[in-house]
Amino acid sequence: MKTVPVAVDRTSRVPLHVQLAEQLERAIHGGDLPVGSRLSNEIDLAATYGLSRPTVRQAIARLVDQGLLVRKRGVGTQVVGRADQVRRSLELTSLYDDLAAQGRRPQTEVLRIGAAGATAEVATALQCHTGDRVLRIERLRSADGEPLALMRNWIPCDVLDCETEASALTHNGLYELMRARGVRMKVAHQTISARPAAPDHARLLGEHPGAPLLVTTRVTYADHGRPVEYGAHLFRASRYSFEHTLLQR
Amino acid sequence: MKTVPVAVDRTSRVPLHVQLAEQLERAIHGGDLPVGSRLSNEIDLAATYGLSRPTVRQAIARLVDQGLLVRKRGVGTQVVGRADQVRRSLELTSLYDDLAAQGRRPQTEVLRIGAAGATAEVATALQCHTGDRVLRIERLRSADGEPLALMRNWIPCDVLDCETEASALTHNGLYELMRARGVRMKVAHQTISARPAAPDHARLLGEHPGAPLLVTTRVTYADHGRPVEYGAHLFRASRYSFEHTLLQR
DNA sequence: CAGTGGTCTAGACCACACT
DNA sequence: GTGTGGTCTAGACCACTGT
Repeated sequence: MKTVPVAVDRTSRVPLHVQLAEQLERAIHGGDLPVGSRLSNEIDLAATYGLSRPTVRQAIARLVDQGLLVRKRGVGTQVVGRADQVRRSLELTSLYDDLAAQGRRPQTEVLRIGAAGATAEVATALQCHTGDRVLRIERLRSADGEPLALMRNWIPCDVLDCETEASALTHNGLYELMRARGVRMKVAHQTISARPAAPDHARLLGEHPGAPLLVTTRVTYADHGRPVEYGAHLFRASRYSFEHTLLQR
Repeated sequence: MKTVPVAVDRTSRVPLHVQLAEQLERAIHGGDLPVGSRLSNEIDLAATYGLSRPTVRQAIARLVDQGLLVRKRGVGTQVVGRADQVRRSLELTSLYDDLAAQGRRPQTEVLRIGAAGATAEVATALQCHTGDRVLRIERLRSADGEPLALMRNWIPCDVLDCETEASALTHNGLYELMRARGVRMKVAHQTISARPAAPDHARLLGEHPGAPLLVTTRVTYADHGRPVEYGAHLFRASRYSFEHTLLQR
């Protein structure tokens, strides 16, 4: 039955429920709330922290969604996850940022960049017509000096300028660039599959032809509901995997 | 600016926000709320449906989480997804149920079932000691008469009886069986990777040796926070892929 | 400016779990 | 029974968007 010290700042622009969730998460990661320990009930927490019960509930719900806590009616709230067990690989973040956050020294080589006609596959994803001009980007992403992924993206020309310089993409992620240009991405639909490496892909990635590659295809939508990016990425399965948390609904 | 007819049943045991979310989802799937259309604002919806604004917000938040809606402060709520684009493959559901729901005629052959000593890998996942007795299950799952996945599960003997009859697993999913035995699974940590098929796996799955397989490893925790299942499944990449929705947080 | 979603509050009642 | 989380309400104020 634990009540961790938490100090919320009501003058901050960060919502109270986010502040509380972050501090509880830090307590879990730091060991102040070890795995298996139980939180106080919502009423007590609200009183202790000087917050309303709905606000406390919202913070806790956030941590439940992350798989850090489990709740049981009539019983209580218990810690089930730890910092090192929870990864966020399946959020709408860029691979570049993910790698940088892990201290993996990401590098990017821009293989191709420029206007191209949309193939049928690209046109379907971007809800435009076959042959429409789109910006095509092909990059080789390495980490710690070893090739990791071949990343191919297509972007409508009115979303990102077709004359975007390759240099901007060498030292930053595509998502960061798009955000900087005012594109607000909200939601994406992604598939994960696997296929054997074609000879040219194998050569670029330093694998044998036929070696298994993890393949993701992703369509990202902006807040207008418009598709703003189609990506088809090939990962060396020997060096990369996805981790995520599943919840019982 | 749409307001779809919705009828909530206040005598039902299903929460009002769930009822509303389900009916809105059906409206989206059915085309009454086409992609790109905008919902009325929360206040109007609450008044129309005779619900409070927080309840309406909760229902909408559910659909936003599913990637069906996008919200923008100062603007409104818009439909971005459709029935056929949204899959739920990455929830804590059983493969058997997923296939059955798609009308894919799942079949299961139990290859092995019985007590075994935990390997180091299994012991780590289940937080027990190497050599501890666990229930080991190996099944071949087919759909439409073609092999699809080789499923290997390990379960602590006190969670599921080591004498569980194989017949129960032939016609139902493992999760259904565990739930029927009173195990309440809450959260799972999963990794998705790929590897070439070993000769014996290739033979069982009807693939060539070296063909790419999608590999998932999953540890499922019960509501006590205790690990109750470790699964390592091999999918034919030529016949299976994962789909899911990513959200900007 | 007007309209929207985002946040927060202070209550209330209910369903469920354990003793 | 007692305590827990789950649900629901009616209001309030704020921050952001687009005109």
